Amino acid sequence: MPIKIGELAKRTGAIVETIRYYEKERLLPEPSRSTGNYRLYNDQHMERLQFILHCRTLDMTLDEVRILLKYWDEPDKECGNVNSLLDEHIRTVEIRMNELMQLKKHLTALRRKCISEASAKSCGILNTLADNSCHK
Amino acid sequence: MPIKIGELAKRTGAIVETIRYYEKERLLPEPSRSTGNYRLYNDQHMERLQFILHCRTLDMTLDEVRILLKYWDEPDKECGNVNSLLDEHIRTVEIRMNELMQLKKHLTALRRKCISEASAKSCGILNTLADNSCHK
DNA sequence: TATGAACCCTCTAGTGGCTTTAGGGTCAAG
DNA sequence: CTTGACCCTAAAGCCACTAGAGGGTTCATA
Repeated sequence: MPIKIGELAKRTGAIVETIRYYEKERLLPEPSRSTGNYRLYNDQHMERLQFILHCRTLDMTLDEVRILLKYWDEPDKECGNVNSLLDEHIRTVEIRMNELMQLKKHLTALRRKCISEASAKSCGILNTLADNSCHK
Repeated sequence: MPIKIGELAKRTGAIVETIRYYEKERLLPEPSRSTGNYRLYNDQHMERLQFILHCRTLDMTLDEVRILLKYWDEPDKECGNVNSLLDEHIRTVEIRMNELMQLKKHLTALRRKCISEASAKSCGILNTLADNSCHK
């Protein structure tokens, strides 16, 4: 039972434009068309789209997804590289988390510089931002 | 003592292209020019650039920086909105941190699905990514 | 005086992962 | 026969730069 793009979007939670974009990027194969030139999708398309969306919720890049899809397409290959791709991805998430923790520390320290509403001239926040002594 | 763009870049840690980009975006005022049409910067330019760079290391958007610069330009204004801008920014950093923590949990759970190198067909990682039961 | 290296200029296009917009076509119900 | 919901393509816009093409300036050295 083939479905149109709007129905596929509804079932997967993607938006229509994103689906067309994935097709243009060759992450999804071109589906067949109706007489009125509407895209017609089947279950394989839906499964593949769900795979992609699942990877994206895990913040993988489309290039990473492309690699995983290659394994998906060749089920007899060894999956060792899938492991290492995931390990690397976990590392980048960890790094970004640490960066954000540092960031938050700096921001809250900065926030404490101004406790009352004063004039911009004497605002501890603005003055600290202008201060470059920490870079010297 | 006016300096050229390369020297300004060296002193602030920015790269030349970024400085020209900030000028195009009207974050930095147009500097004067030498006879050979080279940009010539003074201390005010440097201070302002440092302010911007400092904000950027704190992951603020250029629109946020623009708002802060308005206070910088009007030192007699009340700085109450500086506080709330910062509070909001801290909130977005916190939200992103929580997202990443969830993400990491999911990723490490996924990683455990495949302990040995097997074929892609039977790889727990690929099968979990394909599984949409968690979205039903 | 010529030349080369290091710097500077403008303008344009590319990055990622979409989203938005413009300007249409298709199809079923009323 | 018209309305409205859906669909189509192609191109531009988003952010914050970065890179590249194609040239000009400045200064030291041969």
